[in-house]
Amino acid sequence: MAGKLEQQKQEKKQNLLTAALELFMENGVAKTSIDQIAGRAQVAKGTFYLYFHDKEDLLQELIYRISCHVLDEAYRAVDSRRTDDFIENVILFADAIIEYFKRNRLQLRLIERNFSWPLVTRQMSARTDAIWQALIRDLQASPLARTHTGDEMFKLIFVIVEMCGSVCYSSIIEEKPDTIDNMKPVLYGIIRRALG
Amino acid sequence: MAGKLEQQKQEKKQNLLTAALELFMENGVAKTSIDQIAGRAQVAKGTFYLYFHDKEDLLQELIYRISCHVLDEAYRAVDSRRTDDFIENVILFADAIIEYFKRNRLQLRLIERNFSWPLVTRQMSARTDAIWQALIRDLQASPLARTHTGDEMFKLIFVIVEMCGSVCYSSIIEEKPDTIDNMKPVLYGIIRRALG
Amino acid sequence: MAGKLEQQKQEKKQNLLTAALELFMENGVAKTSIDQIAGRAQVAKGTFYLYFHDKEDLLQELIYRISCHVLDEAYRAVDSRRTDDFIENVILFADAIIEYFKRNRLQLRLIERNFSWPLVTRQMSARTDAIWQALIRDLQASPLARTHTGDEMFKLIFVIVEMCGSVCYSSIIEEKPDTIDNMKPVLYGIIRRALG
Amino acid sequence: MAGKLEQQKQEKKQNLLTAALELFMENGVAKTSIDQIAGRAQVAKGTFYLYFHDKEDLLQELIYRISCHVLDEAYRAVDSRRTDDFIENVILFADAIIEYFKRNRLQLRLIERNFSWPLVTRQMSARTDAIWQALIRDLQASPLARTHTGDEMFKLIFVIVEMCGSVCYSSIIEEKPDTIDNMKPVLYGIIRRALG
DNA sequence: TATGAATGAGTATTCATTCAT
DNA sequence: GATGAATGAATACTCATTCAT
Repeated sequence: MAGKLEQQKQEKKQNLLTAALELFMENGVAKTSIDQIAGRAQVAKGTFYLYFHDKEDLLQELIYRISCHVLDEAYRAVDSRRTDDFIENVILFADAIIEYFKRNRLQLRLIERNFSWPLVTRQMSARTDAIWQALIRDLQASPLARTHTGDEMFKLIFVIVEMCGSVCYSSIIEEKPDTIDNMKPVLYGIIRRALG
Repeated sequence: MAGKLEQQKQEKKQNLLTAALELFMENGVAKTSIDQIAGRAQVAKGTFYLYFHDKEDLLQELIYRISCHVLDEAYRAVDSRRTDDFIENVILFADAIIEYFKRNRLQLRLIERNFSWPLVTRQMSARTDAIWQALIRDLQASPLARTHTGDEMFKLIFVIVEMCGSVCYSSIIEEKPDTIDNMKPVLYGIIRRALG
Repeated sequence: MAGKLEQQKQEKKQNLLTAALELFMENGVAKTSIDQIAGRAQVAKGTFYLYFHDKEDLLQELIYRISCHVLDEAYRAVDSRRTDDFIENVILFADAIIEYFKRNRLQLRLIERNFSWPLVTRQMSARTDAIWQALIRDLQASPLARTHTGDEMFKLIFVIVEMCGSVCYSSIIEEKPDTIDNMKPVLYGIIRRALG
Repeated sequence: MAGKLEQQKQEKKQNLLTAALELFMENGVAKTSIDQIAGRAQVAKGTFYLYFHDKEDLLQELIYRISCHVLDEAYRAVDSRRTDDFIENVILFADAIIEYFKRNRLQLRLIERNFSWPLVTRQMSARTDAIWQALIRDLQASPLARTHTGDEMFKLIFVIVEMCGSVCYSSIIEEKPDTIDNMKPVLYGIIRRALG
């Protein structure tokens, strides 16, 4: 059967990604060698190059996958607790992302400032595309749509996401200027005023 | 004379910093070797280790110096055009920083998300300290002081600076989601509402 | 039908040879991988090993085929313009070879100093054998036969062919010490004196 | 003393060249790794790159040095047995080169067809330059000078050297079409006629 | 026969760091 | 202090060859 081989290949690629993620989080990207990644994935070194062009290529794929995963989880969190208040939904969304990174500090350290890119830079996969469509629908149904064009709304959301990501990084990774829990009120205050 | 020797040493250190800055901006930090830095600074490789522990050490010093320089320039820009409106002064400050990085894209690329740290992380030099004192005084004299504690104000400002830095990076370096000039209205809109 | 299968195999082998020749001439032997050869020949990498033992094996076959082709063409050129003067016929032969390599510099570069081998080293195929027989007949009918043994004549011709091949390489590939056209008078002068 | 360090460096370079020559002759260029060269020269691998850009760079230097050495030796051989007959002197020269390569087959295998280049391609060192000057003087004093221009004489000699080198390679390395001793009469016969 | 995924030994090259001068 | 030759561990990447399908 043709599908079986393809499945084995996907499995091997997944093994490499998983091994790399673990090692990147344990020792950092720079201090992880292809040797180690292949070793932990239980494949030969040459096999790595069958699936990725180089370490950077793998890292990009990893960041993309994590970002999609975070967005997916965040959007489902909003869906399950959705209110009638648009702004509160946005804050729920931001909070879900923040909570994810609180639970997964090492992933945040890995991603650094590269989160949020998948929304803009990459071809969207079926999965991200679905989330994105839903977000757009929500935005257009919101009170914001009465006073802002689509482009304006997009930029506004973009800046808010950047702000959250940036503060996440500082406060979760470095606890600067304070813990993320102590930064949340400030952050959500700004979001409320910005969208209100 | 002892002073002359000291002066020569400072000059050598400065040469190394300048050489490194040039090379980092030309080729990136990772692709710059200590060989190259020493070469361009016209000193022997061993001499490098007389002044810095390693490349990272030098990079931190560089980031610190650039950050101080940006803040200094921004604060002086505000001073020369200062209005009675606190919020507009904050925006003048942000704008001065943004304009600096517009003129010095490569420095922004080098600093990445590390800007703003000197305010918080480092021992303050006489110079930064003075700016910082002035900023605190301005903040305490502002209308904000009536509704916020010092700590709250600090966090608020911190988040705003992070937001500006982050958007600077995206829009100046990657033009995402738009040019920085097109992002300014969104950014300043958020600042006005956040502080208003 | 067995013949059809055999034909398909020969076609595949020919495809591999053609692909390899192109790649060898484009990038050089060392910088051509079996991957690339198989790729251009539109067969799987493993298939390569069904037809050749390794890259060197294929290269030898290629050199042999080219050499035969050159000799064949040169001999036919002499035949069509044959004179009564033996020495002039030899020069016609040399000239035909030189002109071939002028038109096919890249083949010359590939063959390097390996031309002329097929005359001596390899089992002769029906084709080369025929040419060789004709050459021998010509030699024995020549005035040279009166003063030289067969062995002496053979060595004489061998040295002349080596000389031509060597000068071809220098002058066509490197234009040293001059272009091949400017070297011809010297070369043919030596041949005339050597045989005269 | 400054000269001592320089001397040590030259010694190290010489060690690398010697080690490489040995290994190239034992196992061939392709099958010799930088590792091995450095190992046999008793230096660290990195040291290799202090003296040569890569293996090819070293090989060129080796070929150049060997060529100079052969020419030097051949010219001195002629000097010590010089006759009044120009042609016989040329043959003495050729014979000295041939005898050198008979004694040093492996060097011939290494140099392949690259011998004679130093005369034409490279900046001449003081040493080669001296030989070259002497050769030119001899040529101009020869009877050949009465019937040939300098350029013609140069090309004639060039072709003869190429011929000798090429036949050396075939007969010494591969004994084709016969041993070099059996080829000599043919070779010298051609030289006599070509110059006579 | 044909395939192409997998292998892993092999190699070139870089570069931070040391230390004798 | 200053030098720069020497080091050698570290690492990325290639590619001929095999073999299960």
